[in-house]
Amino acid sequence: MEVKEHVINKMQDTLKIASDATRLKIMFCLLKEEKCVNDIAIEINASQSLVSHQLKVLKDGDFVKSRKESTKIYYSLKDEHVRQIMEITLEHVLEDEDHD
Amino acid sequence: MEVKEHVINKMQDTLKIASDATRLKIMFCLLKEEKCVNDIAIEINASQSLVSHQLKVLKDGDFVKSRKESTKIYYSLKDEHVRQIMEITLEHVLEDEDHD
DNA sequence: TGAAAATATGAATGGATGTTCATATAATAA
DNA sequence: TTATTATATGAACATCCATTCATATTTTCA
Repeated sequence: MEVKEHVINKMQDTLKIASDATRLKIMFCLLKEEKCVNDIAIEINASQSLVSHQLKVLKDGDFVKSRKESTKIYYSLKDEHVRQIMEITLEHVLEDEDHD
Repeated sequence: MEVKEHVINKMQDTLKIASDATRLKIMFCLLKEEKCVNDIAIEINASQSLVSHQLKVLKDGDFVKSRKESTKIYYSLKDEHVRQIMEITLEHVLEDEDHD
């Protein structure tokens, strides 16, 4: 195979992180601006615990970064790749909207 | 939220299909040309059954299409979006190669 | 018709993972 | 210091899913 095993595995890991509705919601939530945990929880209508857990997954996977300001912790999308993955997947899904 | 729930869910479905090492291997295998089930199995070193199962997942998710020729069934990538998702994820992974 | 080749399918299983609940930690304000 | 706000964490549970094994289906060829 042209693509090495560990590269495939990293691709798997990256895509696995993206392939969850809660995490996608969080990412769309952070598309325009940084937000703190509670605000995200309210905006996507999920528990604080769930959002915190998934933010950890997103951060470990380098999808988001965080910034501390007194008691609040602001999260934001990490780089352009994350946006690109979201964009292309969104395109793909929207184009298929009509035929199914 | 700006993005509707069912769009998020479809994005989740799409990404979930892509986020598996076996399926990624199959897709890389089909990047240049169509191939039949057994050849794929040999090339990625997986059982015929596993490849067949995962090809079904890929086909149901519109990632691949198939063409029958006597007893053999040739599979190929369905459209450009699939290639794009692979490309961008690959880029993302390769760029991170050094710093971890 | 019967054997062989290619693919699909269904059940079973083991492992991964999303969510909840309760609780811990950390920082600020009174 | 105590109470409150914001976030993180760990255990438990239920569900999902990738893989294997055995077998079925389909087509071709002898």
